[in-house]
Amino acid sequence: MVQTSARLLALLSLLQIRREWTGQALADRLEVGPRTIRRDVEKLRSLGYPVEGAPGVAGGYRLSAGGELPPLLLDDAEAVAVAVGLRTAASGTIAGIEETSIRALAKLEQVLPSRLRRRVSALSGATSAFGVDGPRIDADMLATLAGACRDAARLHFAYVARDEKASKRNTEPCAVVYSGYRWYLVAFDLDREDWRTFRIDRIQGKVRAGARGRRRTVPGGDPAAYVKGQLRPGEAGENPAEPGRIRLGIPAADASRRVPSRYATVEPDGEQACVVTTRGAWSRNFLVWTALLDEPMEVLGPPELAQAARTLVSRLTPAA
Amino acid sequence: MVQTSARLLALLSLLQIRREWTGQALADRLEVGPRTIRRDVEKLRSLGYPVEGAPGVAGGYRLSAGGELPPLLLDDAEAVAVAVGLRTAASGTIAGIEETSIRALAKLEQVLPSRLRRRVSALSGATSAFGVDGPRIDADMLATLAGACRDAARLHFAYVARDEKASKRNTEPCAVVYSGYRWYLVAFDLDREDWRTFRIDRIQGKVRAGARGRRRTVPGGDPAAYVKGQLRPGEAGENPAEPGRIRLGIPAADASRRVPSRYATVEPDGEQACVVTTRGAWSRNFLVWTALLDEPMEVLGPPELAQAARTLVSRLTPAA
DNA sequence: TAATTGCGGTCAGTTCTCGTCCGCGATTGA
DNA sequence: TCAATCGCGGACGAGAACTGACCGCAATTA
Repeated sequence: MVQTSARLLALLSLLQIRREWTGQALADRLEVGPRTIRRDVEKLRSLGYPVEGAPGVAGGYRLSAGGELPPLLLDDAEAVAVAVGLRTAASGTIAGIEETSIRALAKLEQVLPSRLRRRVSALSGATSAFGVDGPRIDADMLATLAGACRDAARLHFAYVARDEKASKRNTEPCAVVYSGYRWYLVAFDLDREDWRTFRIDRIQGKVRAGARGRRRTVPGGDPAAYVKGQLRPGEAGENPAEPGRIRLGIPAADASRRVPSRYATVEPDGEQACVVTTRGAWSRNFLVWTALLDEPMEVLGPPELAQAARTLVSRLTPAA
Repeated sequence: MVQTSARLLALLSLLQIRREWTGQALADRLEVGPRTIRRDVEKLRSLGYPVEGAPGVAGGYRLSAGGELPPLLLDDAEAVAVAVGLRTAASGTIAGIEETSIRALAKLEQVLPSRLRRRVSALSGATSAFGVDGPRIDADMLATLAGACRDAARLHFAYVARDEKASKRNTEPCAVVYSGYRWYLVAFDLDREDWRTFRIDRIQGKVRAGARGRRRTVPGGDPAAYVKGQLRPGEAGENPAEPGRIRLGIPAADASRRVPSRYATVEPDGEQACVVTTRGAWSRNFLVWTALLDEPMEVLGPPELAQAARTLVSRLTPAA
């Protein structure tokens, strides 16, 4: 019966909206008898969703955390928030989850009603406001590409290669990969009959998704490793992979409270100073973020970081 | 039957994982006959989920965007990405959706398995790396508070008031509000028998959620308006509400491509220059973000922004 | 102690499920 | 143009599940 399944879903939804429900309240809401509610709860439990029940006058049902994530039932505003949040995460704000974010975003955007899609794109104009530096990629395009990889849909797009030559590409995509600095598309080029790695910021205009193609596996099986192997040495390091080091004039204990531990490490340097080292490559943001701490500081290396500081000073001095 | 509902959910999940499925493939996967799949699809459609079917040799079923959002079935990694993204969004990176993000986060965290929760907190150490300035609030606490508001659960916590006096509070919470700069908790103080607005960054230590209390509505009905009324004039403007204005030495057309339109407006100032004005209050991030464009610039106002630029220069000059 | 609330067994009537048959129509590619 | 593929949906019948109504029990709170 459709009713039964729908009610189960509605029940799950209600339990996510509010924590505590009495059986009677649920029964009224779903317009069935209380006994049916008890049976539905039993069904949810047998499906693995941990619905807890507490007897007594302050009792009721609640959905708690279990071994598996139940289907999330979001309202409109929440869905928009999730989409916007995923875009931010994908844009490199948080290290290490860019690709997963894009995957989740592709999943969400596939079913996102268009009225919500408009709100998302309106809001995420702000997304990149203070993002990391590095090339800006349209999150929509990333989601499209990731969706095409998932669906094994062919992709047609215009591409400008490293040597500035433009070409039209017909491809069967395999994966979208983030190097920590740039986004790449790994795809089988149907015209050239070979694998190619495309820098996504070099894709021009709209990407057209075509008919379903073959599901391809990149040589070696690991797209990330493939991209890494394809990159010319040093290319991945256009943003040099060298960590940045800055000496701060505050005790290490104070600094470690203010420095995000995932992003950088703090080591003491005497009683009243410490050295902050980025875990990954240095970036200009590391510099300004440190400067915004508004404490005495000194760039230890690499030289490019000091150069970046001088450039920033030369921009800011006449400005003020 | 439990089986039927579970299969419907599984079907929805499969359709979200990949775009195109033939009926036979679904039947094999779910271990039922093809006819049952057709009937299940019919059920999904009658529930409002737009499952499209295409006949022919390249046909199959796919889930498309409809009027309503279907339940999202996320795998572990995706759930973590969503949680991390929501934390970022809540921390003020994107203007206007902080409160919704916290609501969605509270919903997600309620059912998030603990193994995933650990991964989320590990990852979101980096969340605030380059966030807006303004006080840092633990996203966990925000989610707890928002959850308590939703569930009408009493809250007990230690609070340090503006005059530095510490006290223990027993409250029935109503809403969590973001002013654009700070987070506030609107709650009914059970001991003082009146409404109070708590600055969340002044709440000390752990918050304990207690028994279910009355569901309260703040006087006036609009928590945001209530907080606004409670704030002393000027308090909301500790981060002054005055917009920042910076003159850039590039044509307006170029600038508007590089300036997020939601965050700031661009007006031409002659042929070769333009003026960028923040939509909301200025912040130090506006300054450094503009500086990172690496173009000639000049701070037009307010004076505090120019002062911030000088401070930054004075920190950076000895550093390099 | 009394009230509230969840838990679960039983029963009977109704309803739905599911596989198997069937033919139809649309689409694609040889 | 033809054949293969695939979605669509009606009909049938045995079996199973659903629902509400009743029952008593146990736990919790005031």
